[in-house]
Amino acid sequence: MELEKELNSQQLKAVLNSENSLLIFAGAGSGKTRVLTYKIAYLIKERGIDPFGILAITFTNKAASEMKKRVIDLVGRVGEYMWVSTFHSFCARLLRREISRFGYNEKFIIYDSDESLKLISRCITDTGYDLKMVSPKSVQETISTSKNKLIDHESFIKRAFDPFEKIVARIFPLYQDELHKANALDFDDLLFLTVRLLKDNPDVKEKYQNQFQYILVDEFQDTNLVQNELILLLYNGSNKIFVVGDDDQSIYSWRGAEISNIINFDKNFSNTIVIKLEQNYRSTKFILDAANELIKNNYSRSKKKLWTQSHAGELISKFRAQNEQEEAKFVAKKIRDIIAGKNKKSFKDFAIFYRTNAQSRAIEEVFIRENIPYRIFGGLKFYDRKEIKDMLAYLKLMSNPKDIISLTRVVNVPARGIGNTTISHIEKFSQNNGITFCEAFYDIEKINTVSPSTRQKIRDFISILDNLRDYLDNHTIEETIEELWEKTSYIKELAIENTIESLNRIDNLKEFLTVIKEFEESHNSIEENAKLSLHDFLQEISLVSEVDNYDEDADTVTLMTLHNAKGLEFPIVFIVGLEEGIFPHVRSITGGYDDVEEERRLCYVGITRAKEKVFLTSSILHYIYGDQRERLISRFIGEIPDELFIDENKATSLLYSSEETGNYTVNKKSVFQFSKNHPERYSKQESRSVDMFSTKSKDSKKSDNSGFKKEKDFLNFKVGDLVEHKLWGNGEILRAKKSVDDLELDVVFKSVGLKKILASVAPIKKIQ
DNA sequence: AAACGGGAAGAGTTT
DNA sequence: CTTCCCGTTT
Repeated sequence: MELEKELNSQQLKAVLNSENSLLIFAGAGSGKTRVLTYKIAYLIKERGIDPFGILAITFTNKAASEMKKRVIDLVGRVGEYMWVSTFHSFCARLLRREISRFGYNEKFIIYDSDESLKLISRCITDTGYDLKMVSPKSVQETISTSKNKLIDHESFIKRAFDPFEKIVARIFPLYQDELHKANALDFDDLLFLTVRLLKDNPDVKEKYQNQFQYILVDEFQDTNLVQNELILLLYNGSNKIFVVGDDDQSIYSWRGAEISNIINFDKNFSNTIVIKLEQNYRSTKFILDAANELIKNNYSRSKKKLWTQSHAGELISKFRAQNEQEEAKFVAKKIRDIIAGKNKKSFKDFAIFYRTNAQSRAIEEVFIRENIPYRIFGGLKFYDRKEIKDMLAYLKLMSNPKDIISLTRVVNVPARGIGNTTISHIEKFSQNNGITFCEAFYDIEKINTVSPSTRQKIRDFISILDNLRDYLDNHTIEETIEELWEKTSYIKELAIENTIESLNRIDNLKEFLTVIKEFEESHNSIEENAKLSLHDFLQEISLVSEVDNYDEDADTVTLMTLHNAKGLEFPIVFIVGLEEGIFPHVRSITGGYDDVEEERRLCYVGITRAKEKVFLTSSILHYIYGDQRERLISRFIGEIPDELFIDENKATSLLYSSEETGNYTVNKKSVFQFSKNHPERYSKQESRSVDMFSTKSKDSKKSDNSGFKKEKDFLNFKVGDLVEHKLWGNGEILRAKKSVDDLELDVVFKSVGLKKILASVAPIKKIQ
């Protein structure tokens, strides 16, 4: 290990310093993974730290296993004893050992958001509310936020003030109770209970404080209150803390991430120093310039500037399409062109990022038609598919018979004559007798409101489960699944259905089997603790994210949301849908200023993923709820100086002139032409508040003699007019809205993009 | 009990 | 345009 050769001076400092609590400000692409890896290797090899005493928290499981692998490459197999995982996996692992203190069984299962939502819905109904009046989603959100602030249901009740909170105050305790009865935890409980465990049990706390001599946390800017609390509990002042973060890449405030965790770092830990990594090794200069220029527009951020020694590289590109299809086609065409070029690029060098999962569809459709191989991350995840969830429900039920959500999910899947009537009879019986639904279900003989024939069906179902449980004792999970298919006729029913959809489901199930097989194999070989139990398998499945399954060897284009893109890098990056209302998202625009700043950081994250080339695309028309609406170009495009852009609308010679778009040709005037053909589209705009902005001063009211607007003729501006602005040059009016005695205009300028201005004060004139 | 159809609501990002 | 829920029919 030749640290001096491998690291720059700041990186080296971060690796070698073992005296202080360290806060590393690591800009995008500044080699923080490298620093983390070398740091750990250095600790083990040079400082003689026991790997078992090292805790490293990463943002994804994939990052965790990668880091582990790299460390093992450097230090050998002793590295396997490190604790490297996400917060959630760490907590699950800890609770596995200690949860009995809370009256849970160590075989607890983890409910994903869907399952938790179902349980919440049950609780709402049980409390006597109507699901239409009390939205399960809002309740779930409120409970989740509460747990993430370390407020349990008892404290919540005390501080519930508004009517909605009062309602949640009734549901929250019930929900916790139901979770407990089902021996289940939701995602937030994992963190919440771990914190409580350490708080309430000094002996446990001390045990882990002593074990973890070094605590390293990656992506610290995205930690929330509970997570910070957890770290603080593990810290006793004599062990060491090392965190890495970048405030410009903080994109999870909606999930409770607290930037104050960074700000208060020096108060929370002793003897702190800050090290900044500002040299970027990933991107070419133009890309970095664009990212820097963009992020400069954020008010709240610490001062820093990424720099690079890299060559200028290629300018970034922008393209404004007519609609989503054309936008997707542009992406496809560019990919094809670049691959055909001499830079020897293949599909896996490309990534396409978007703001919302739904946006992947347009791209997908075009890629299928044009035969471009791709993989989508997020959206409808593999494990979210009905058939897979059914399998997991069966498995969960085998592992934990108290799992009411899984039981109700599969009790009649495939249909076996145990329908809603029966379920509500059991429900009623359990309520009347003060027992849980599951208890009533397994004791079906006592419920004589259920007909004998139905009771027989339930007995059959229960014995299927029992038999599968026995079967698992001397078979692998894979074999047990096959047995499950056999005994429930699950596959058979799908085959009989014989639709494209059902056959597709069979394929997915076979893939599921492969996943399980690989899982079992890999775990048996790597980990010594021999036989992987079903329970371990389920825990891991609950906590994997889609990105964890990313396989960099497959030669396909990658499609994912910008949030998922964090921590990854690609030679060529497309960000699509750069439109006001999409990115930045409407909900951020109508929210506070902070929200738009977070969107901007998200865009920054996207751009800085690219090593060689960035494309920012948008389209004029966009479908929402099956309704086509026009969209203004995103402000983020306007915030990046024009000198850094290649305008593909000009540069590309008419890619898409023909079929769908009629006479439409792509050139620099595309925006203008469109609105002239469809002026009526702009008239149905509702009133929107005008984000005031500051050209109104000086020379506005007094007309100077340059011809820029005077007196009352400003009322003559209308949608579609081409105008010249004193500072920004030519633009086109996209919207005009009368206010009391003025005209609010949305104008797209060639130089700066979209601006909102008041006709009476802005220095603009009409161009003939 | 299951299948079908009409109507309403809905998609912001995730462990 | 989708998905989900509910009421109706078989």
